[in-house]
Amino acid sequence: MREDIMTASIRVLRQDGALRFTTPRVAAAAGISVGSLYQYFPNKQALLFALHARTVAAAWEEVKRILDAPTTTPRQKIRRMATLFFHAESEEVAELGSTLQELEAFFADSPDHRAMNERVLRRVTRFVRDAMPEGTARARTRFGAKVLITVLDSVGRSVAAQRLNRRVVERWAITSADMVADFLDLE
Amino acid sequence: MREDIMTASIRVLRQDGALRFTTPRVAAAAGISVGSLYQYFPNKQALLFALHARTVAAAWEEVKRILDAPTTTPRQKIRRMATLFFHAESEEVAELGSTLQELEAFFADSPDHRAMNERVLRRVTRFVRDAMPEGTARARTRFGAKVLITVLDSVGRSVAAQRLNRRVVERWAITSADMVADFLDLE
Amino acid sequence: MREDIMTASIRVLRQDGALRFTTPRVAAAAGISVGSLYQYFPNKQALLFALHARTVAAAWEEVKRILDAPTTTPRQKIRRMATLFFHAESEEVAELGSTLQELEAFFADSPDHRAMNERVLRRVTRFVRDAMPEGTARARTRFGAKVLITVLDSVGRSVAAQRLNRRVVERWAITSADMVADFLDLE
Amino acid sequence: MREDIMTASIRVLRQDGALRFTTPRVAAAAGISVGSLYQYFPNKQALLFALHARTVAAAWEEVKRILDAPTTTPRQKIRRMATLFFHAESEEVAELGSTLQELEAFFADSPDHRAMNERVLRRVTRFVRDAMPEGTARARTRFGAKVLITVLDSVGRSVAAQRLNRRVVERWAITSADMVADFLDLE
DNA sequence: AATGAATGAGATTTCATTCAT
DNA sequence: AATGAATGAAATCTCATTCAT
Repeated sequence: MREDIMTASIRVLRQDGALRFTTPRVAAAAGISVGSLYQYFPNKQALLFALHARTVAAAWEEVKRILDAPTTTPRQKIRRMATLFFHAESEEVAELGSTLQELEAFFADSPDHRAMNERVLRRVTRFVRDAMPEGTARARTRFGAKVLITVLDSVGRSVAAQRLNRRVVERWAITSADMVADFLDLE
Repeated sequence: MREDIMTASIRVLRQDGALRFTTPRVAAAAGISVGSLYQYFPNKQALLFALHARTVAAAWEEVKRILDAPTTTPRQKIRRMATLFFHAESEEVAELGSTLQELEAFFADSPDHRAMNERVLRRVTRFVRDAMPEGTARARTRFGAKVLITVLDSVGRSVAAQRLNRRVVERWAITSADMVADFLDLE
Repeated sequence: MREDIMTASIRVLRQDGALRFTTPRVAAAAGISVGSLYQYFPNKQALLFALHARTVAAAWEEVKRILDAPTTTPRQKIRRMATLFFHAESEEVAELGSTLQELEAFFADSPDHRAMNERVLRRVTRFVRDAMPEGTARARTRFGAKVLITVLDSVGRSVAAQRLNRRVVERWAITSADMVADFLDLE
Repeated sequence: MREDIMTASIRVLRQDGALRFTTPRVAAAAGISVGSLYQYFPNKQALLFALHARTVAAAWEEVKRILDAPTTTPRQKIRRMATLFFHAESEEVAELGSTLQELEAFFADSPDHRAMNERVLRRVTRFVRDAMPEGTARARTRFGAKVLITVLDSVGRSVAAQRLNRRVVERWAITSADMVADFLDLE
């Protein structure tokens, strides 16, 4: 049921926009009453929080899967992540758009959120360290990982917001991936 | 007077946040009555629209100035644009935050907005064409210009949202600029 | 089971306050489901009604016990009643506070409530008649009994609301008792 | 206008009871919209607070006038205060009833409220000191003043709640006044 | 042109009560 | 009998917008 509500939430965000993301609308979209919604989420913020957490967790699983794949080259992995982000963004996060982004300031303080971010950053840093030529400075790797994440995430969001068609989105994904891969000196 | 109201608007956004960006508050900040505000802007959306347009126009002026400078290298110019975007974002646009961003979907349809975007894109495309090695394909230049703009804009916004200190923001700006410059094969 | 629910109700009132005296809360406190609660009390008002009745009945038992005691003087009895009221109020009724008091207007109409009140009044009137000097007018005794009850009850409530410590409450009780005893010309 | 709203509030409390003292109801009673109500009082609590303050302030003025009167005896003054309280209570405060009483816990913390209470207590203590036989202990006078205030206030409220007719209320007032006057050893 | 009180739809949230299981 | 998810009316509060002055 929480699942149902979250799905309905995404639908509302997508169709009505963040400004009209209201509890009655979500309830209606989920086919339940407002009262019921409040039996599954204590307040609107909690719903947004859960939405955000779910999105981030799902992305994290995918990223792990991609980075752990044994046979692909680093550049391949970045491309796959880019594809994931650029399309995922267009589907889920983008809709949350400003609403979520507005709340990300809040989220930033939550220990769960910080922990997840740090986990992601560490995993990506390890990936970058392993992929970069030997002898690259430690600090550079961590910053490089941040750049990788930030570019894929923020450019992905921006491209998603334009609602381009799949092929064009794919071109953006590959281009961005390669740009970052070059920046990191990966072959 | 429109100018006064817009300045007051920025002040309200910066101090009170997007959620408290209400017409009474803006009117108070501008030292006028709500009624008067509505004599200069037919509704809230129009005010936001104007705010957005002004911000974009101001950035456009700066970008022109940078691109028209005769003595600097292309890479220098990109760095300057990056610096402009990353800091401007932290100061102006960031405050507008979700409110403006949310509305960008709306704006996208406006002829004025499309025209301005096209103007920017053309100017940047010319810059890229002139800076890239001879013989680069036409389509590549236009897409390259889009990448340039999108990366600086979206990564800039993302970095701005984190409210890092000036030095760190500057590092991000230069790093991003160089990454794009490399991507565009500029020396 | 009705007993269990009422006990739980008092617990909720005491711990959560009158404003959070909600049926789900009471059910939870009683370790049952809301549905079950509604099998023992047709609605919330009935529960409050029962609560009130029980409190009054309990007080009535105590009052009877005190008044029926053979060896104590009238003044002693009034002091004991005062002590009973002032402390009982601080413990039970005070928590019920506004909720119950608000409903007393409702209750006032109920035959049960009227009957109980009349019963109390008659018993106290008899006590006053027996204690006062011979020859006091009939009407005066009945009014005197009302004064006795009203002062102990209302001043008791008022003192209870201030949540003073035991010793101070006791001082108020004895003072009030003596004031009324003097008023009634009891030695 | 604030005045209008407060008058309407009293009307609502009297007619509909504290439980139905809602902002839409008050607004309707005042012949305005909810929005307007909120332009004069930032929230419901503020309205209740103002109501309470007004009532207390008015009572205070009357009490001062009574106590400052040069020619009447102390007992006369207490009778007048009683009359004031018992009738005032039936008209204003009683209606506020539990709603206000519920909030008095809140109010108790407000400096204004504490100050007013202390002011009243001091003035009444002075009155008691002047009226009591020479040589009465200091502490006794202050406590006596508290008893005087508490009895008139709480018994007044209780009597008011019963909506008796004027003559009966007057009898209660005089009886209570005399009881307290005797208690204080005033002739 | 300027004012700002008035409006009222609509948002968030709570909770007494019902009813299918 | 017991359950507890579902309901939806109703409460508090906000704010874009209007309009008489």
